[in-house]
Amino acid sequence: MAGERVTSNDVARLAGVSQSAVSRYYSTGNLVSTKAGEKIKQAAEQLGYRPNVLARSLITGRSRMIGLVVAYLENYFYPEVVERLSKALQDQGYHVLVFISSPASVVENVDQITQEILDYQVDGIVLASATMSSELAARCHAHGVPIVLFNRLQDDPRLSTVTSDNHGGGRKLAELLVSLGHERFGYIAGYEGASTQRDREAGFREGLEASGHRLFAREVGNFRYDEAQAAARRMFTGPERPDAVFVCNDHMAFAVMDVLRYELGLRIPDDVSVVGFDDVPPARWPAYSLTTFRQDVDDMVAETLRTLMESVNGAGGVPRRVVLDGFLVQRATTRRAPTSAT
Amino acid sequence: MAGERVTSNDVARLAGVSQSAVSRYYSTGNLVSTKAGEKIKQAAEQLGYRPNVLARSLITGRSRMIGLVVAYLENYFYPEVVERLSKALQDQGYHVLVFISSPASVVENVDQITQEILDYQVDGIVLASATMSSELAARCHAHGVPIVLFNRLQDDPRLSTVTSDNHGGGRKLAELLVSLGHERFGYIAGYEGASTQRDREAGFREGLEASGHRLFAREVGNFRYDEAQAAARRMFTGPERPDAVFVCNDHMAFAVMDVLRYELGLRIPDDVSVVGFDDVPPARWPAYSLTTFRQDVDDMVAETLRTLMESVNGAGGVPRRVVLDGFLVQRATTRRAPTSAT
DNA sequence: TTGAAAGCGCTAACAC
DNA sequence: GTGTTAGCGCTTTCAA
Repeated sequence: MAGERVTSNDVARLAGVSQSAVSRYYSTGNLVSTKAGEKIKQAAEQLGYRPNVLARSLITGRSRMIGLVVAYLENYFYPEVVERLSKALQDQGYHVLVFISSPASVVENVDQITQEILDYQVDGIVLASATMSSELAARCHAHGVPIVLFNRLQDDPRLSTVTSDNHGGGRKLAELLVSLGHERFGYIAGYEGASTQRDREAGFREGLEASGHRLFAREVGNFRYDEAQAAARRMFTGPERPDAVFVCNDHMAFAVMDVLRYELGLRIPDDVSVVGFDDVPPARWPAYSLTTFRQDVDDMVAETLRTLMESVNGAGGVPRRVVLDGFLVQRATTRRAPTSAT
Repeated sequence: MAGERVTSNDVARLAGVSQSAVSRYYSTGNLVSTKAGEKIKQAAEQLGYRPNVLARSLITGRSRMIGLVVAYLENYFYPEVVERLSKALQDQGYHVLVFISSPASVVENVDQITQEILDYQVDGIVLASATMSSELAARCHAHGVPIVLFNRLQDDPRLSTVTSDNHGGGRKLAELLVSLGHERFGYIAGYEGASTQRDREAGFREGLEASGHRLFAREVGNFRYDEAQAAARRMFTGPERPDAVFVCNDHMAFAVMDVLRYELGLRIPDDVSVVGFDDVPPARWPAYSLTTFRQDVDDMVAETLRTLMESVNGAGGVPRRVVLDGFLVQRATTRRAPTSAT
């Protein structure tokens, strides 16, 4: 039961070298003669020795672990993030310690979880769809642990952020719907506390207003499938309904489409156009074939990684605020542009 | 930059007690007088002290980390697993270190990753949808690190497994389709190396044969959306096509449904009945409303946790092999039972 | 109850 | 190049 721990000492003894030679062999690799290296390698293999990274990190001060706080994997944007980020970090010799925060994204909860993460001496923290208190940001900063907010914006200057152009995306979606000749625009909001929600809505409204239009109806779906269904029911029941709706993310857009089609018998896009945001895999599936604004997970992950590594390795420490471009993906939930016949 | 590490020594000094008193206060909690405890608490708060769990684990031999190897989060069964398992472990004071293995699930790859996990001195390993070599299983066993295979079966007696009744599920689905009056049965297989694939297919065939039927067509989708689409095209193009198809998991079933409906213009269930396996969230969405066999993630996670904790705490060490019941969920992709008129 | 001391497995000066 | 030595921050005997 109590595993037979093989230490560098055991290897040293068997190889007939000092313990520090073994350590050197594994850490720096080259500070040891070819001959000694051979003996160490053989001895280690024979004993099944592998360095204890926890002991190593105690002295180096780096654990090669990155804490990832993620709120809800129900939205299929985030599983992709977890997968890509983990894989990318893995390739660099880092690993992800996962923390699930309560979906409500309460700051206190995130703070408590972040404390726990800090206890593990992680080299960095990625907060996906969550924000933290300023005190905690300060503390992390003091500990020299860089934080990256993924897909969230926050004003604290100590926090790095990686987002896509939510405002611009919202605006482009408005322009698309306007260009298609729509008149009555609905908006189904996400969780009101989220910067993505605010920015997408602001961009959308701005796009409408730029051409003299305005929002006709608004409901809140809180980024949840069920609540988005309820929001759609409220919005589309009654005498006058929107002829186009922007749903704050794809996940909710699927719920809205399902209600429109299967409960209310409306045709998409003939009766209503629907647009979403994210471009998660099901958006491409023919059942939905959703027109949406694409956030590129790979790009976002790459920038997150770069931010992290800059702080971890380099003298870095200067927070970065990256805003990535996205682009419109037109599929089948918006009608084709009307031929410019009068 | 170089974070100001606050140690138990600092706290001890400020509180006017010995370092070991501080340690006792945080580890056992009660081996310290109320008075000393107060002083320690205050000093720690003032300095922002928190114990370094890595240093602790160096001496206790327990890291309170569990390694999780997961192959593909593309199938929405697994994000749920990650979420529930992480949360459940979190509640017990454990945390999940994630490792993404290549989707091919190659044993060598899993072995290498597992080695890396071992380097982190994890207290246990969960392999979700992956298997490992016997040598590695032996090594983990020798190290006293329990392994739980999640949703996979393997013969090695040192490995614990948590699965649902794949064979029984396949059989029940066959019985359902037979009872509905179907005649020509198609099967779209997952990755042939997976025990879930083998067991579900075996159960399905057995169920068919029990009533004198047999498989009419078979294609392989490898658990991937794209490949399942291609498999469906092959299976349903041509003069004679199945009138019912069992797709080895829901994720692929969505792909099959999309092809049937939107490429081939077939009606479900009027022209073809479709059944899946897992009951992932989109199976409930009206766009699919898929008849499927439910694997309860919560139950599976609970059993995984129990297995892990038994080995970690108790004298345990005896591998468990848990097979959970699932149940049929009839939705709209199978036709209603025919009225028993002749 | 409490403190002194040893040591978990490793890295990093420092002399040789 | 190589070994000796001193810790990293903590838990855990052991005496007091």
